[in-house]
Amino acid sequence: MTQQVQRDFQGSDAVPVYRGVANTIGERILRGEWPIGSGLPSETALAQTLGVNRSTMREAIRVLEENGMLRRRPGGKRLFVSAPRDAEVATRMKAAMVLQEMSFLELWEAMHCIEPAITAAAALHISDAELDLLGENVDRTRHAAAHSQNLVALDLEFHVIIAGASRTRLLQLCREPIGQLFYPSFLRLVLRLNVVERLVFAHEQILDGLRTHDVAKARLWMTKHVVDFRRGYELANLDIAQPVTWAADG
Amino acid sequence: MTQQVQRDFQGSDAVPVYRGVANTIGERILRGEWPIGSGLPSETALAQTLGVNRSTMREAIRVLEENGMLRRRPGGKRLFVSAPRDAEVATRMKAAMVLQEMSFLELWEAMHCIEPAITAAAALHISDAELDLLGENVDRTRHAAAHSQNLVALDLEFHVIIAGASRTRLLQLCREPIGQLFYPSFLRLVLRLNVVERLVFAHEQILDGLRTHDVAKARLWMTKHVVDFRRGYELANLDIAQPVTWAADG
DNA sequence: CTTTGATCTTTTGTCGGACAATATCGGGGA
DNA sequence: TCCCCGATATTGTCCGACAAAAGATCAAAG
Repeated sequence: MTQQVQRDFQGSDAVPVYRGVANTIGERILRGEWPIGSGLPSETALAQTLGVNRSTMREAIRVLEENGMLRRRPGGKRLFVSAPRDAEVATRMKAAMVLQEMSFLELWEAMHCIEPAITAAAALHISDAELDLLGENVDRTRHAAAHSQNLVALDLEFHVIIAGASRTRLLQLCREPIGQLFYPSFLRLVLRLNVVERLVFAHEQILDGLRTHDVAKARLWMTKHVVDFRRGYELANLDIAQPVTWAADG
Repeated sequence: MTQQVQRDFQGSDAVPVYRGVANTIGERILRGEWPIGSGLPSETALAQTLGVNRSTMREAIRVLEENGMLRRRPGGKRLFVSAPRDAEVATRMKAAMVLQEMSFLELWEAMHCIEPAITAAAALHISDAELDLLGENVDRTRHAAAHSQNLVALDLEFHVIIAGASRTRLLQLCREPIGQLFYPSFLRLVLRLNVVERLVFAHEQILDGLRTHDVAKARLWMTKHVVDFRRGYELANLDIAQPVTWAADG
């Protein structure tokens, strides 16, 4: 007895069942009715509960999983309710930026706004452990002059540590995709210009500001650092209006 | 002839085929190999090309569709390559913020950083049409004293117009979800405090700064406005550390 | 010749069932 | 009690089917 119900009367604006199911479950999670961390029933059970086929349910699950609201623990099959992770949201943002062909200038403007604020917050909240990490990072940066690739990676790490120390998850979230997209631009810059000395000096000043919890100093030097970056980009004769490109890795 | 190939040797870290397919297509799009706006072959054709079953292909499509990289034109079935839209990314960010239980304070900190920068940019780039819109908005705000709901909506609109005028798509993108999540908090505030006069006055000053392209003035008053908001929140005896909640609508 | 309308074909959404590989669970042995 | 092993449940993938709607085709009317 195929039940092939006439649930299809989509007057060109009806949502497919799999999407409806995903929305239903999603809103339930957002409203806090399914606590984060709780496990879901099996696909079969879910499908039966909601009166749809397992294939349909699977499509709904894919949607929610991609949203980060459901996930499976590593090496496990069962689904659990979860909060989307920053890395996932950041990846989404990166994709949007690349496909919308945002320019390096637009990224820079955002950085110019966000990075000093993050640094100021970090000056207030940074821990000793994080200061040690930063100190070590600056040391390594000093000696990485030769290897552009390393230099860029170290700079990225420097800023990520500070972002973490700021205790402002939201700004951190906004900053992350931008920082990652900067990577290729920065690499091109480093390959054309010798920027190590200025970069290390700025990092040292920022670090000093953080160590002494001197909000003004930390913010000031971060601002200089960001401005310097843009000037370097222009000096290196790189096009500020060029769209950013996708960096293959994660 | 069931071909039931042994593509399952997932040593607990292998990715499922549907995810692999989604990644493959996704990266191809990000690399610009499938130009935005181009149409995709049918599910059956795609499945055959990639050597997977249609069900598997459909799960991969769901993933990409949810990512905003594929979408169907309204009232059509065919899939087209597309760039993720800001609204979609913002929705994702909102969900993440709610489920990560970010506090009002964290939202406010981000606003305090971003909103003045956006306003400064707007002072440089705002068009006459947008100034007219803003003027009209302020007029309506003046007379909306009675209706809290309207007042909040008008304030939201005011800030959205400015964000659009800033011509900084990225900051705009970061701002959008925060502004939307503010809505319920702001409503609670307005219901307890009479804030209309201060709010209208601040909006007037900001508008004046924008009209005269006075970057400093516009930024200054927006900063005051944001700070004022937080103080009002405290005066109304609302808990700054309370997690934000999901606003049902879009 | 273009437009309109009716038919035919393709494609999507949903359903049902199947099976291999693996995670999960419960029980027996050290 | 704790660990290993076998039974069971669940997921990932495949296959095939069909109704409804979109897209394409083609003939008749203006």
